Amino acid sequence: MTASGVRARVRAEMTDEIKAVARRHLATEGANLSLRAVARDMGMASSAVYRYFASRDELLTAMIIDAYNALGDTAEQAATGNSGLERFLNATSAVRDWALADPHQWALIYGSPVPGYQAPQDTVGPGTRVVLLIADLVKDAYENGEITDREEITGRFAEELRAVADQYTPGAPPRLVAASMSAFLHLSGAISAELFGQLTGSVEEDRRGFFEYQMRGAASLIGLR
Amino acid sequence: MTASGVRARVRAEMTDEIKAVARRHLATEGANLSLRAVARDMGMASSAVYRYFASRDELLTAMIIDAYNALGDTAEQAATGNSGLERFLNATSAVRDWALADPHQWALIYGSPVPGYQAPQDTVGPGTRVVLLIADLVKDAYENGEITDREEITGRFAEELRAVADQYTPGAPPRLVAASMSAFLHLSGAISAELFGQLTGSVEEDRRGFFEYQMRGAASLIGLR
DNA sequence: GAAAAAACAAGAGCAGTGCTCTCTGTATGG
DNA sequence: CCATACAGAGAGCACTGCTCTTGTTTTTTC
Repeated sequence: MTASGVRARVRAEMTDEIKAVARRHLATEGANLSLRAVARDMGMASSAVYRYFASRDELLTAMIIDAYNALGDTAEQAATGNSGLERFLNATSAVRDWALADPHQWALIYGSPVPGYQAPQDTVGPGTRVVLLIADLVKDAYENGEITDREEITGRFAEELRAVADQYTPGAPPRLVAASMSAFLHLSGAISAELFGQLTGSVEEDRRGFFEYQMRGAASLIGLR
Repeated sequence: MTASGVRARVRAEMTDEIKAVARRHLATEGANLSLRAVARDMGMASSAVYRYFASRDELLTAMIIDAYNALGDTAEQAATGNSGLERFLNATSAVRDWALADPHQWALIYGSPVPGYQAPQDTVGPGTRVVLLIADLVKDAYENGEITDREEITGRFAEELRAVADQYTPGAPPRLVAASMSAFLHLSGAISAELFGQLTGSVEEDRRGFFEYQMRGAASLIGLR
C-alpha cells in the first residue's frame, strides 16, 4: 500500500468517525448538531473538523445521504414476499421500523429542512430510492398480472408522470407511477405524524395495526392484490 | 376603561407585535428564530422580550398555536360545497394553498419538531382542528347517505378509534374515523413532500392536479362520493 | 537524502445566540 | 402621596459556526 494510500485511508477513517460521532449526537440531541460538541467528543479542536467538512451543512449533507442509503438498503432487503401486496407491506413496514428505531435520522431526511439548508444535488439520487423501490415492485406486480385494472389518469401531471415512468420503470402505465408516488407520500405522512407526535391522544396502542391499515388502503388504490 | 385595563391592553399589543415580527422573521429566515433579532427589529433590548415570553420555546409555542388556528380557520371556511366529496376536496385544497403561501409556518407545525422542543398541552387542541374538520365533514356525509359501504375494520386500533369517534363524532362508525385520519395523514404527507422538495424532478408543472388526484384517492378510501 | 509542498492540527478571535442578573426609571394601586 | 410592581436597558456567561494564523507532520519532488 502506497504512502498516499495510507494518508487517504486515515482520512477516510477520520471522516467516518466524525460522522459516527455526529450520528450519535443527532440521536440524543436532535437536529441542532453542534460541530464543536462533535470535535470535543473526539478530543480535537473544532477548527480541525473543518479539514474534513467545509461547513456544518456539508456534514449534515453527508449524514443525509447516509441516512437515505441506510433506509434504502433496509427497504430493499425487506421487499420480499410471494405477492406484490406482500412485498409492498413488508417494505413499508420496514421503513416504519427503521424510522421508529432512529426518529432523528428520519426527521433529518423527511422532516422540515434545516434552516438555510438547500439540499444539494448529491442527495436526490439516494433520496428517491424508496419511492423507486415501490414503483419497481408495483411494476413487477403489473407484469405478473397482479394489478386490478383501474381507469387511466389524465391531466398535465399524468404527462409528467409518463415521462418519469419512461425513465425509471419503462412500460408501466403512468397511473401506476402516480399511485406509487401517492402511496409513498401517504407512507411518509403516516410515519412523520406518528414520530412527530401528531397521533397523540388517538391511536396509542396499536399503531402498527393502524399503519398497516393505511398501507393496505394505499395498496388498494394502486390495485395491488 | 380602568388604568389596569390600559396596562393589560398595552401588554397584549406588545405581545402581538412581538409575534408579528417573529412571524415575519420566520417567513424569511426559517425555523431558527432569533429572539435577539426580533428584539433588534423592535428597537428594544433582547432582555426586554423576556418580560413577554419566558423563553424562545414559549414564543415558538405561541406561534405554533396561532398557526394551527389560522390553518383551522382557513380549512373550516373552505369546507363548503354541495356534497361531502366537494367539501373534502375544497378543504384539503385550501390547506394546501395555505401551506404553499407560508411554507415556514407549515413546517413549524407539521415539520420535524424543533430540537429539544416538547409540544405542550396547549397545542393539542388547535392541532387537531383540521383532522376533526375532516372527520366531521365525513360524518355529515355519512348521515346524508353519501358514503359507500365498506367493510368495518377490526383490530385493537379499531377499538381505540371507536373511543375517539364516541368522543368527537358520536355515531360515526370507527372505520370512518380511521379513513378520515388516514386521509389527513396522506394530506399532510403530500403537502410536506411538496414543500420540502421531495417532489423535485417528478411532478413540477401540475402539482395541484397531482394533489387533487391524491385527495380523490383518499376520498374513495373513505367512501365519499 | 534534502528541500519544497501539501496536509493536518491547534488556538485565538469574531460575530452571533439564549438566557440571567442587576440596575433604573415610571406608571399603578392603595 | 408613596410603596410597589413592572417595563426596559445593559452587562455578562456560556455556547455556537466559522476564519485566520501559527506551528508541526507527512508526502511529494528533485
